[in-house]
Amino acid sequence: MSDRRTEILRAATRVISRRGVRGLRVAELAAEAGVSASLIYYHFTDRAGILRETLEFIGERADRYTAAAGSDAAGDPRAELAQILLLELQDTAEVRENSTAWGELRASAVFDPDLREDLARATHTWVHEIAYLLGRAHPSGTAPAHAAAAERLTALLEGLSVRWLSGSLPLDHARRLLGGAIDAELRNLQRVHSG
Amino acid sequence: MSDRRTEILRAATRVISRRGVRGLRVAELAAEAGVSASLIYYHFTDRAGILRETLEFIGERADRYTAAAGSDAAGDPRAELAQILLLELQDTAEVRENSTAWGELRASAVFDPDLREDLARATHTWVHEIAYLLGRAHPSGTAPAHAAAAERLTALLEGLSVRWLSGSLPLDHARRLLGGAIDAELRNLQRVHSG
DNA sequence: GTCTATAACCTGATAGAC
DNA sequence: GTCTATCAGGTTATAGAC
Repeated sequence: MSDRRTEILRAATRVISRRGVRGLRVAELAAEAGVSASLIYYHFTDRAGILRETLEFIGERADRYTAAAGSDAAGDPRAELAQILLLELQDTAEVRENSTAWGELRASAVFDPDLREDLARATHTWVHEIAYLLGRAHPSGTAPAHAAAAERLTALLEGLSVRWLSGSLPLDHARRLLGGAIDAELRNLQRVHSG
Repeated sequence: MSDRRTEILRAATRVISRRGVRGLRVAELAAEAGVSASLIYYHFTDRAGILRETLEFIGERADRYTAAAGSDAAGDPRAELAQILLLELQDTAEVRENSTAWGELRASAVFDPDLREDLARATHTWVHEIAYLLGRAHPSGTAPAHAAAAERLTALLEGLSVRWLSGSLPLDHARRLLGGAIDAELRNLQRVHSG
């Protein structure tokens, strides 16, 4: 599917990563996609439609590369976990675009209750995946312990990601901090089990 | 200092906590403050000036209540640490306003390089304070270990805070997760020291 | 210092031709 | 499906009276 519609969605992802969800202007998106503004309204009805479909598009793309990364290290749950989490802290156009858009979606939801339900569901899915991997890495731990560790790791990742993107934290430093947290959570699950 | 100018800054804090930095409209701020729009321009020159001074105002207010909280538990570094960090996860108007505005400042800086320098400096100061308290709680640890723990705890706090404000995480749950992370970081400093 | 009125601009959205 | 106008409404910022 590489039609005009998809081109516009790709362009919207780039514009959002540059200007933010709230900084997206239909005219700028039109210029970025090389089409007229009214064509965008033809395909997406209104600004909210552009945003809704673009965020969906970004979500699908993120799922794809998360799945791809997982399969790289299949069989070693600890490596798989580290790989999937550290994947979000990389200076490539695709990761930057996705992380930026995700952060914007989160930040926008603080002021826009309409976005909260989708966001909470996506967050829950994401936490659940990580909890599952923690469970495979430490099958003896309890499910609540896995869930808490997954919530801490993903929340930390979001915090580090926005610090990186906002210029408060160099990328390699953020990666080291996240790596340290993964090790600490795994040690912690070990400790709870043996204690 | 409780003059018109300060009243406007207080009103701006409320509007930002309701609409976001990028959702602030001068007309709405004027209504909130009970003054005319042009009076705002008289005092703050332009929209950027309003934002700049308001964010400064919020920073000072946060410093004040952080300092106040620290003195409550003075003498017990561990309790002081927990108190200061958990202070940011409370459902009071003031904390909500500050957390919301801080999150917005962070989110805006992703797209506005002008904000980055101030933000990085404020972040550094904040991390440094927490590292200092960790050092007092575990004087035997190394400075880099304290710094890393402080960076993880403050980044986690920011991540949990925005999840709370965006409706993905109940407040009491966020508090428990942060409390668990504080304990884990302190245990970790212990482990590094004895290992 | 503070107001009312308004200029100047920007942005989302639509009409209508092709 | 795609374009070129263009409108309607909202927003920043200024002029000028008091």
